[in-house]
Amino acid sequence: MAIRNNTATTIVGRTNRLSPRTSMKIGEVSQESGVGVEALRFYERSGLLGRPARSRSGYRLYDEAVLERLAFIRKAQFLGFSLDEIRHIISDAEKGVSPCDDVRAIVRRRLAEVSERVKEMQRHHRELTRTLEEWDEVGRAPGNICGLIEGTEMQNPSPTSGRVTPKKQRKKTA
Amino acid sequence: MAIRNNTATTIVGRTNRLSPRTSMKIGEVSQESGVGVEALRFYERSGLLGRPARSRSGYRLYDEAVLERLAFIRKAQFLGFSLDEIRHIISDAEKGVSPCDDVRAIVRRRLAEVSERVKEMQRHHRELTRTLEEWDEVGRAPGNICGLIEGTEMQNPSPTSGRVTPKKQRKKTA
DNA sequence: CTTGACTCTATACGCGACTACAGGGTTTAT
DNA sequence: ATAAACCCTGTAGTCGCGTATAGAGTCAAG
Repeated sequence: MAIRNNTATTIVGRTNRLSPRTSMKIGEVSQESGVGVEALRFYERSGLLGRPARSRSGYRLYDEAVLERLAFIRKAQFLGFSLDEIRHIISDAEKGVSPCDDVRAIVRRRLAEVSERVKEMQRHHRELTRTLEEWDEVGRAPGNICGLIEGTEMQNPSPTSGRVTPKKQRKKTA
Repeated sequence: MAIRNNTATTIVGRTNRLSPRTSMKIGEVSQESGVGVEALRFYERSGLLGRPARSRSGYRLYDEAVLERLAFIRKAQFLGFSLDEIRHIISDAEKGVSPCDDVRAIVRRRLAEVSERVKEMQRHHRELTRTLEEWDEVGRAPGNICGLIEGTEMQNPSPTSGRVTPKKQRKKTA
């Protein structure tokens, strides 16, 4: 829905095609969507995009619809859907099945996950804050590695569940 | 599994301090610490544990200190430290360097990360809740994949910013 | 003595969402 | 005409934190 504008919109890309953009190459799609070229091919392999037309030399030729599809994918990702779930939704939609029931179920599940995760995070945050404060006053005891960590009490000593922090961000690549 | 008799003094013990258990085998350590056998060997490989004594037949023989070390590791993990950071801290401590400054810096960094992440999560949660609600009243529109997702507005359309789990920053084609 | 639980090493796999490379072909700009 | 910039396929690697398997040796009990 939304934008069903088919005409030759002036797109800011560096190339000015005369004809309406029925055939963007992968690099243009990447630039306009913000999704990397490799990621686009990866999405295609993963069944998120479907196979685009090809030029006689084999280049992928996308039409504008792909941008909406990519916007959909990005939004769904933003909302916490995995690519797998997104693929499911899209595939249902293409089979004519309303994805909404599926999606609703998925959203509910995700909702519960998120709120639990937020709780953990907040606990985590409190724990860290307390640790820092105590630290500033206590310093370290002689016999141990780091008194405050060692003195920290855990509500949940399960070794797997305590890991809250998601993947670490690389510090490079500003 | 489970109840194993240790030389003279121990039933699966919690209070077996008759003689200091200078030789726990890996399974016992696993049981008492809650850390899996494979994980213990993995920690050793990763430099978190140091090499324990060995029996003539090559079995690892741990003394009680390892339990404290493992408790330290688990707590630090619980607090959001990566194994890498924990290794650093321990290594500093063993070199005689006070790890506390390092740790403090790490904790502060982590603190900021966590609170930002919590904010994202809450935003995310709100977004999802709103989506579900609208869904229940609106239903689906005919032409699209899933109207509500497509209608979702993203505050920050950057592909990296909305993610639940952070990922590496993608470099744009310059 | 045999069984079965335990341990050893080394290697491979799993997750999620890409990213990087190798080794080509094609298009575009000078 | 030539080089730069793009595109192709296919495979492998990354990140963190382990888990799983294979194939072998060891230990305590029945």
